[in-house]
Order: sequence, then C-alpha cells, then structure tokens
Amino acid sequence: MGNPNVREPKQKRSVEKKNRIIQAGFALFTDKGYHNTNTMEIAQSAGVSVGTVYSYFGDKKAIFMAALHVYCEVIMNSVYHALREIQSPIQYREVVDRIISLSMETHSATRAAHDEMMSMTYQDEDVRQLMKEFEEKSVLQLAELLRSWGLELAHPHEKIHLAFNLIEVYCHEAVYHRHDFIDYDVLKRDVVSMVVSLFGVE
Amino acid sequence: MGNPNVREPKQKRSVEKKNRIIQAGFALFTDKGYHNTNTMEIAQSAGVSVGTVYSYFGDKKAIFMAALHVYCEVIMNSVYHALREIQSPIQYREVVDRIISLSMETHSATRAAHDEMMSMTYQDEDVRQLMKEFEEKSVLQLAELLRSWGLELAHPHEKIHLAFNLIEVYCHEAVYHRHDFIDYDVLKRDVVSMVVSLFGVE
Amino acid sequence: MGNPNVREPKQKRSVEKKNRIIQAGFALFTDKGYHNTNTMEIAQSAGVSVGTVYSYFGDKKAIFMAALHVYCEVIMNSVYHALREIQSPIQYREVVDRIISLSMETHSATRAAHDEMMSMTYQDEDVRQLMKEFEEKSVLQLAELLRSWGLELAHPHEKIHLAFNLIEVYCHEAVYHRHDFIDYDVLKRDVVSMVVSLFGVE
Amino acid sequence: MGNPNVREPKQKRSVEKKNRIIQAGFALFTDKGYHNTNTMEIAQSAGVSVGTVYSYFGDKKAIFMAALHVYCEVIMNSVYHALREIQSPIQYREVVDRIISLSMETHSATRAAHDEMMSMTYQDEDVRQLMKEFEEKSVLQLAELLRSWGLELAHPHEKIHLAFNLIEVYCHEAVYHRHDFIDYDVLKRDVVSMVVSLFGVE
DNA sequence: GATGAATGAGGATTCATTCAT
DNA sequence: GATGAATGAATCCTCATTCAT
Repeated sequence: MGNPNVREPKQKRSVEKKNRIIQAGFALFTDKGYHNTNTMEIAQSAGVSVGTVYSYFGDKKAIFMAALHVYCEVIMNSVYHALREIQSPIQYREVVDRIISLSMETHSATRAAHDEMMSMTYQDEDVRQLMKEFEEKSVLQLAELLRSWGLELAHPHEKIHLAFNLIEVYCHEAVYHRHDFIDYDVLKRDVVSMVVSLFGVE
Repeated sequence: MGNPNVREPKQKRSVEKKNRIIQAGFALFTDKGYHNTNTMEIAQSAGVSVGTVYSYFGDKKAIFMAALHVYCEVIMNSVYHALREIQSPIQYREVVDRIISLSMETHSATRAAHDEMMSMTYQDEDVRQLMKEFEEKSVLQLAELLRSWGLELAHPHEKIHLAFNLIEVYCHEAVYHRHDFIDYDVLKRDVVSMVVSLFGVE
Repeated sequence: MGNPNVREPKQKRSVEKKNRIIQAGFALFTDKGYHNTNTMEIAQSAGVSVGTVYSYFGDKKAIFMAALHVYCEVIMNSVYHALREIQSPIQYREVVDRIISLSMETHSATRAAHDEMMSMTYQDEDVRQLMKEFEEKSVLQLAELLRSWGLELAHPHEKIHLAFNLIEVYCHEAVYHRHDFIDYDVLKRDVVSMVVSLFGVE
Repeated sequence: MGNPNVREPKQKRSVEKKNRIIQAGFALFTDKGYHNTNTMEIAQSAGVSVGTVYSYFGDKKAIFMAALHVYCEVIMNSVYHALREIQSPIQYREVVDRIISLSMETHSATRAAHDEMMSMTYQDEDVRQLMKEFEEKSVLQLAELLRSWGLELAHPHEKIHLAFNLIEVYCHEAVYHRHDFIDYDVLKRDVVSMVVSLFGVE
C-alpha cells in the first residue's frame, strides 16, 4: 500500500512543495470532505502533478494525516501563544473571552474542518492515535501554563479538557448552526461563566 | 435522482424489511463510515437484495437519513422518557448522573455513530437540516419538561443546549479516547457540578 | 427468454387490456424511445401490473412489435382510406397534397415515433422482418388502387415506394428540423411536382 | 455528470488513441446500436482501458457525438470531393449516378450506421443540434458548388435537400431491405430521372 | 387471472495508484 | 526528480423478468 519510496525533502524547494500539498489537501478536505476530494484535485491545487504528490506521500491518507497535524498545531499554537502573552494580574473572564474569539476565527476560517477531521478520527486507527497524542500534548502544555500563572488546581487536566470542549461547543454552534431559538450572546456568557467557575477563578 | 418509485411499505412484512435495512445501514455507517460502506453490504446485512434496498430508498443517502432519524429518536427518547418518570422532590445531581448513564449506554452501543453522523452533517445540506430540526425539537421538549418541574430559568434553551453538549463531551471522551492523563471519575464529577450550577439547582 | 405462457385473449375485457398495453407502449416508446422506457412505466400507464403485462407479452420487445404493428396499420389505413374515397376525375396534384397533409398529421401526432421505430428496425431482425412485410403489403395495396383508377404504370412498385419516401422526407423535415435555410412551401411544391411527374400524371 | 477533466490530446500518440476510440465506438454503435454497446466493449475494441476512454470523453454520449461527427464528415467529404473533380461539360445524369455509387459504398461500408445515428437524433437534443448544423453546412457547400458550375437555381437549398434524401432513400432500400417486389435498377433509374428533372438539367 | 415485491446481473462512471518517459 | 497517461477494481444504481400470494 502506497509508495514505499517516500521522499523526505531536505531542499528548501522541496519542503515548500510538500507544504503546498499539505495546504491544498487541508483546504480541500476541509471544504469538501476527505472522500469528496481526489488526489488530482489536490495536486492541481498545489500546482504539482499527481506523481509528485505520491513522491512525498505514500497515499492519500498520509496527506490527510499531515494536514490534520498542521491543523492541530495551528489551533493549539494560536491559543497557546495568545495565552503566553497575558500579564498579571489576570482577568480570567477576559482571558476566556479571548480564547473564544480566537477559536471563532479558526472555526470561521476553516469552515467544516473540525468535523471532517473528527469524523476521520473514528474510522481510522492511525488518525485516532494522532489526535490522541495531540490532545495529550495540548492539555499538558496548558496545565503547565496555568501553573506558571500560580493557578494551583486539583485536577487541571480534566478541567482544561472540559473548558476547551465547552468553547468548542460554543464555536461550533455559533459558526455552523444558528438555531433561531438560541441567543448567541446569552450562550457565550453562560460558557464564560461556566469556565470561570470551573477553574474557581471568580 | 435515485429511484422515483420508492415503495412506502404498509404491510407489516414490508415495514419490518425496511427497518432491517435501516438497522443494517445504521450499524455499518456507524462502524465503518458512510463512504466505506457500500450498498451491497447493506443489502446483504439486511438479508435482502440490492434491488430491494433501492425499492425502499431512493439512494444511498436516503438510507443514511433514515438511519440518522432513527438514531436521533432513540437518543432523544431514552433521555426524555427517563426524565419524565422522575418524581419530586427532584435530586438534580442524581438526575444529571442518570442522563449521563443513559448517554453512556447509547454511546457504547452505537460506537462511532455520533461522529460519523455529525461528519455527514457538514457535507450535506439535507443532513444538516435534519439535524437542525431534531435539535430544535429536543431542546423545546426539554424546556417544557423543566418548566413542568417548576424550574423557571432565564434562558432555558441556551442552558439545555450547553448541558447536553457537556454530557456529550464527557461520554465521547469516556467511550472513545481514554486518555491516560484523565481521571474519568473526576471528569464526570466536574461535568455534573457544572450542569447543576448552570441550572442554579444547587 | 420471456414468458412461454403468453395468453391469447379472447374475452372482450382481456382484449381491451392488451390494447391498452400496446397503446401505452406505443406512446412511451414514441415519446422517450425504446431504451428509455421501462416495463413498469408501460404497466402503470396502461393501468395494469407488470405481471399482467408479462402475461400478454413474452418480453418487452413483443410489446414493441405489437406497437409497431399498430403504428404501421394506422399510417397505412389513414392514407389508404383517404385515397379510396377519391372520385374521378382525379386531380393528382390535390391527391398528393392530401396525402402530405395526412402524413403531416400522423407525424405531428406521433412525434418521434417514426424514427424510434426505424431505429429498432436496424438492430433487430424480427423488427426488420415485420417492417418489410408491412411495406410490401402497403405497396401492393396501393398499386392495386392506382390500377383501379385506370393508371397503368410501367413500374408501379418502384414509383410508389419512391413517392412515399419523398413525402416521408418532406414531413420529417417539416416536423422535426425546421432549418432556417429551407422554405417549406417551396420544398412542398417541389415534392408535389416530383411525385406528379414521377407518375406521369401531369 | 461526466469527467470534468477531459484530456485534449495534442501528442500524436494521444490523438491516435482518441481516434481509435472513436472508430471503435462508431463500429459498435453502428453494428449493435448505442444502447446495446457498453463502454467496456468500446475500450477493449479500441485496445485501451475504460479509464482511458473516460479520460478522452466525458461520457458515453460524447463518444457517440464524436463518432457521429466523423461519420458526417466522411459522408459529406466523399461526395463533395468527387463533385469538385468534375470537369465541364457536365453530364448530369452521370454525376447523379456517381453520387449514388459513392453513397452506396458508404452505406455498405457502414451498415446500419445511418439509422442508428438518426435514431439518436430524435432522442437527444445535443445530437439533433449536431446533425442540424452538419446538414446546413453540407447544403450550403453544395449550393456554392452548383453555382460555380453555372447552375443558377431558383431554390437551390430545397432542391439539394430533396435530391440528397432521394438518393438516401434509394441507398437505404438497396442496401438493407431488398424487397422482392422492387427492381433495383428501375428504382435507380427513376431516382436519377427525378433528380435530373428536379434540377432542370435535362 | 392478477399482483407487485424481489432479484441480481449489468452498465456507466470514478479515482487511488503506478510507471514509462 | 517530475510528469500525467493509463489502469481496472470498485461503486451506485437500474430494470427485465419471475413467482409466491
């Protein structure tokens, strides 16, 4: 399965080419879904030939994995870097609000990315593993950051996990669904309150 | 598109057959994903021929929609019926715990169902619409129920939405991922606390 | 191939039912073509079940053959009966004009019938044979009629064949194509002249 | 519908391959009819894979259209080139005879082609349009040629149309049917006479 | 006699992957 | 290294025909 001679690019030109393929794949998977995107589209969108795609990636799934990796990094880093710049005294309510804004941007920018990515997670063991590792890394990184803020929590991992998922739930709802029976300002306020209360910072 | 002569079964035998197809489709979509399941597999798994499948459903997507519909009903009803049987005085913490248990059962039973279903939601407008309607119905139904309990909330819809998604997040995590750095009892306790506090019932 | 137990209806009800099937088949084949018409459509259009269709006709082709037969009869009879009513002294130019009018009606009424029928003729030996017999019968019948008018021709069969095909060409062109570079009145006048001159009656 | 990435071959090898597919399609459609020919047969007959067929043609109909186009060109050119070589003084009777011979060759060579092609014309708007354009082009081209011979006719288009159809009728009859009651020499002589008289050249 | 549900082979089309140039 | 033409298995869907009720 797949090309056994996958090239690991060292040259700058090659690295850029590989990145273009990942970007193209990410954009297309995100927009149309994994199964509705074919390799030729990715190649064309990246400005290379199919053959070239297959010289960098063993198979279609490998492109997906690389794209997922980048996606995770982007999500994580945007939040992490924003948080690192925060100076004390920390206004937690504002911090949460800021994270929500950042997540909203990512969600809007990547449209259905999150769900398409998640969907694959449950159909492929390799993808699942990748996600798991990423989540672990993220949570541990943030736990460290909170500690550096002097926030000593009883069960930081669980709380971080929940907080992120809550924010995720909000963004998701706000970006994709727009139910008429939901007031999104109220929803957001509730989310912020829950997070703040979860961390006992208010 | 699809078979214009879709049979609407009235006979008991036919209804059962249609249901078998839906069940088979649901199981397969859930297990392997929509795109990794083909119509012949569904037919065989339901013990009928492909032709028969297409006499009940216009196309593959219609099977998916029917399965999604059933899935939504099952999820919703199990929770709704359980809640209806609750007598006052209401112990909210126990109620949330019960809903979590019910959701866990469904999640365990249906494995990756939820995510596969959700994934389709973002790639197909019809599926999206179906989900939206279902969510609306569920939230309104529960809001009514809470009111009948004498629980007058400021923004019930938003709270119900968040509560359900929180529980969803927990089940999801508990059933699929099992991160080593998470203590699932702690996670659950936090979730229950958040919900109870969200509804101001403790 | 096909049902070996084809019923030959004697009862009035059955004969009518068979005719309804033929009519329905004719209409559908003519409108959408043989291959774009399926047996269920024919059955529905005739107000019977598929099973009933197969009790009167061995297979789909048999319906076509029966429809073709009816079509030929209709075409031929309309012309033949019109000609039989003509009294001497015969105004040949008017006679030709009348035949053209009749043919135009049939063409208009049956839309693409002629060509669909003809098309099948060249793909199936049975259909070809049926057409051949019908043409032979028609030409001989008309030759007889012309003789009864006192028109003694050197090679009546060849002339009748040509005359009919010329008229056919005209109707065809006039009904289906409508080229901008053709003046249909001129075309008709030319056709009439050719036929009249072919028979040496002017 | 159809492959959006249809290859437009420039390389000699590719052009030849595309032509082989057209030829194979033409032969099969002509022999067995459009609906009785499947894409795999065409591919095999052309010595390529189905995938290759679909890289040159968007769908099956496109192969048909291409074949029809070639057929039209061949028919037209054979007649047109023959006529262009004729030197004055022009012996019209011989000219008509020559066209008949040429048409007979084409008819014999292509067997049922004409009718299969015509049949499609009445079931598909695209095919109809293609035929219409071809006919227009042919008639105008010939009108021009006749003028260059000094033959000034009152309504050349109508006459050319009729003449060609008459010849067509003859060839058709002579090649496919062979009715016993028809003397084909007589039929031919009548046709020639009609054409010659139609153009007033005798 | 009539029905119409069931069958399953067959057909058009797509697309991940390979490999000769 | 790069290309993109070629492959053909796999997929969704149709429909003539049968046969149990």
